[in-house]
Amino acid sequence: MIEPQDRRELIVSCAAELFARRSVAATTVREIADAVGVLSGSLYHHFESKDAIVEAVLSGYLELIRAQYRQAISSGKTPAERVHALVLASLKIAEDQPYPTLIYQNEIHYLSESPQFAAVQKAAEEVQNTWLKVIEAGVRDGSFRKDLPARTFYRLIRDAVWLSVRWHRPGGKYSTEQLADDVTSIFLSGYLSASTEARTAKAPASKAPVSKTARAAAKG
Amino acid sequence: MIEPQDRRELIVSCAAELFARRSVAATTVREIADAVGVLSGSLYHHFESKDAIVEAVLSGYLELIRAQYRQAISSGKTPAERVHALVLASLKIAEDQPYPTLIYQNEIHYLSESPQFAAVQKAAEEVQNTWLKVIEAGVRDGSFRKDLPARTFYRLIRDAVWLSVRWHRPGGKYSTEQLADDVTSIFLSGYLSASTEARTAKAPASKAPVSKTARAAAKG
DNA sequence: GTCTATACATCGATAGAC
DNA sequence: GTCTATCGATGTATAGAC
Repeated sequence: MIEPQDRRELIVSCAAELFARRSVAATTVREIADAVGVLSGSLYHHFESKDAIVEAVLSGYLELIRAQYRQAISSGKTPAERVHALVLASLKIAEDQPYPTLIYQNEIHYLSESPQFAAVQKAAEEVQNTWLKVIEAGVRDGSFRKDLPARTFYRLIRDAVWLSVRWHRPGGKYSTEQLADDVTSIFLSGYLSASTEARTAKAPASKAPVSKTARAAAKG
Repeated sequence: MIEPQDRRELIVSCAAELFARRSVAATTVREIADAVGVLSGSLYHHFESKDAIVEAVLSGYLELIRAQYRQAISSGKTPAERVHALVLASLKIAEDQPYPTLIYQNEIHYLSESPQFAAVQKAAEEVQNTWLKVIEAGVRDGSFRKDLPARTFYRLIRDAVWLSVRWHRPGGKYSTEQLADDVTSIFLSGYLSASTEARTAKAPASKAPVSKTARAAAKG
């Protein structure tokens, strides 16, 4: 069951790890070839340049995001549920594809200056529009605040969610689902405690408004 | 009034812009020399290596953060006020030193692997402790929620705040102070509207709990 | 499809004249 | 303190044998 594309996939996979660990610019084609187990000249039978390897890493990754986001949106009914679904989908992608996620977060700024990566830029805009549509629908229907720019909310939650790939270790006790619940709860309900929030003893009962997962135990 | 240190500062400043725009690894000493207006060999009269230039850029920057954070903490009384002060201080630093901020956010992961930059790593830990102390004090005194990890809140707000250097343009209509208010409001009070939050028509009146700046007009 | 061998450019850094 | 000139290492990429 070994297909001809397997060699290509292996190169992409090895390169992604190196690009993520040491940056694209600092990774040499010889290092990629070493990781694959061939000599550097052999890579050029599969790719016409180092940049083509970078593009292969990112284009597959962005295609995955687009597919997962389409699913995520349809899984929620309310804007708050859809925000939670987008957060969870993003964290699952980061768990499944940590190296492309790291490359994208660390280097999109440099890469998008090269016309070589125009397709990458275009996919990124589609992802942004998906988020903005959900957020703006929530502002319109009264779910979300009208006194803050939707774009600011988008950029803050986007960066907080994706950068979690730098510190979150999915294998541990802090599961990806739990993190998604916590991120959504902070961004939608805030980190102020109930008493501080309302300045009265009125019960809020809505601190985790979209998730069905319960945290095992409150600490403190 | 031209001091001998001016040349060094100029090199650091030019290098910082190039490092931020094209990454440290992709920037050559010849490019730095071009920007300064000398030939590459002349740089080595002021610095013993390219890495020494990188270190000069970051060490001055991190010293600035430490000084500003000390001030920020003492400017607030409650944990919420101190969080707002740290957010504002961070955004002001990003406004004043956008290039070092970009370098730090984009490349800290790669740079901290080199023992050359151990001092940078140490300063980063002090900054993290400053945030955590404020947040944990808020959890203890009941200002902040006990049902979410303080560390998660720290990491989310840290990444959201610092990454704003990638999109926020301080010269425009959206001032740094306004952004600081919005960030603090979202992270402390959440993005859900009042009616959604409480599921009753109870007036919250505490959506922007720490800032004295009022947004000019609500939109929509 | 991988190897050997190498072309060619560019890198960081140095030596010594001025 | 800057220049000229250049070293040695290393980078991407190629050509042709196997």
